[in-house]
Amino acid sequence: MADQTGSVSHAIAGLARQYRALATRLLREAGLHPGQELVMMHLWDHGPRRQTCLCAELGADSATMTRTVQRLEKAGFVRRAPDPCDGRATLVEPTTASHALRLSVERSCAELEEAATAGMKAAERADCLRVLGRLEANLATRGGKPDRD
Amino acid sequence: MADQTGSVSHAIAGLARQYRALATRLLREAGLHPGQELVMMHLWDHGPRRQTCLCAELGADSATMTRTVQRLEKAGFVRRAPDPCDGRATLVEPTTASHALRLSVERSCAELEEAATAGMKAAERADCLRVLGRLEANLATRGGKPDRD
DNA sequence: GCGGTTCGCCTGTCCGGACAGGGAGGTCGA
DNA sequence: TCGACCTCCCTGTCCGGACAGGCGAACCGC
Repeated sequence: MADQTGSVSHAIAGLARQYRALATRLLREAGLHPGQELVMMHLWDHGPRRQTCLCAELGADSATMTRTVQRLEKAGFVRRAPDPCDGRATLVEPTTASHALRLSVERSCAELEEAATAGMKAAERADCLRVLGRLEANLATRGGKPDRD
Repeated sequence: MADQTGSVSHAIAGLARQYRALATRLLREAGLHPGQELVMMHLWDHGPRRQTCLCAELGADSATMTRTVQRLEKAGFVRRAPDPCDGRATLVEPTTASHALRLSVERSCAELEEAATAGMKAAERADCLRVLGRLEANLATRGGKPDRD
């Protein structure tokens, strides 16, 4: 309980580490690394996407997305094709082989969710979502537009 | 919008990214990288520590701590000396030069805290701490002991 | 004293995340 | 048409985080 200044920041940092650690462990069984599952889930749900869309919709850095997609491609989970409508863009789509992953990825995600919200009632989970969303929005407001200051 | 399954997990991942992004930006002004400030603050507050203590008290991986301390040492912010009581251990202590950093690091941390909790009343901040702590504890319970009898 | 175990730290490797910079493809206006 | 500008993507570099493996020092039982 060495919580002194910066309690909330401290708590966020700690939570982030615990989350990442467990996510790493659970997703390993599915053959993915944390972050990749978000991409795959998004593609499975919404179909082929440009990298730009993925970045915007998942809130990721474009450089990170490039390499994540490259690794997923090398692993055989996604396919990349040039966008016929825009020579600059790359369309990313899940391979048919990737569908075999879906169940285990979803199970890992469910387990992760379970672990995080263990012993919580519905109202508490809603509370979590509200708090997390609020914090993220606050940080995004401050960090998302460095044009000020 | 794309929140369906794993809402809480998703929210945690998003929050973690926003947090890291802003922390990176704010701490850059102080000359540190996210994670290093936790070490420095801890050392300033509690004095010389073994790496093992730092790992335990900050919840960090020992390999990460090794490299973080090495970088802080190279940057001139900490000094390392062998523990006279235990030849295996390394004592890490803040250098006198590092104290010049303290104010700006604390300011950055305060700004980060401010950004996260902007517009919140005391009760809401307490709410945040409770929720974050609960989530972290849940994840730690599940992930901290992957194989315990 | 000696050997086995534990502890503390280091290194290598892989990943995501962030930033900077660059290059090829579109867009739009002069 | 042509050139300035923007968009989309890639690469390089640095960091923290996680895991596996290794090495030496300390500890413990004998």
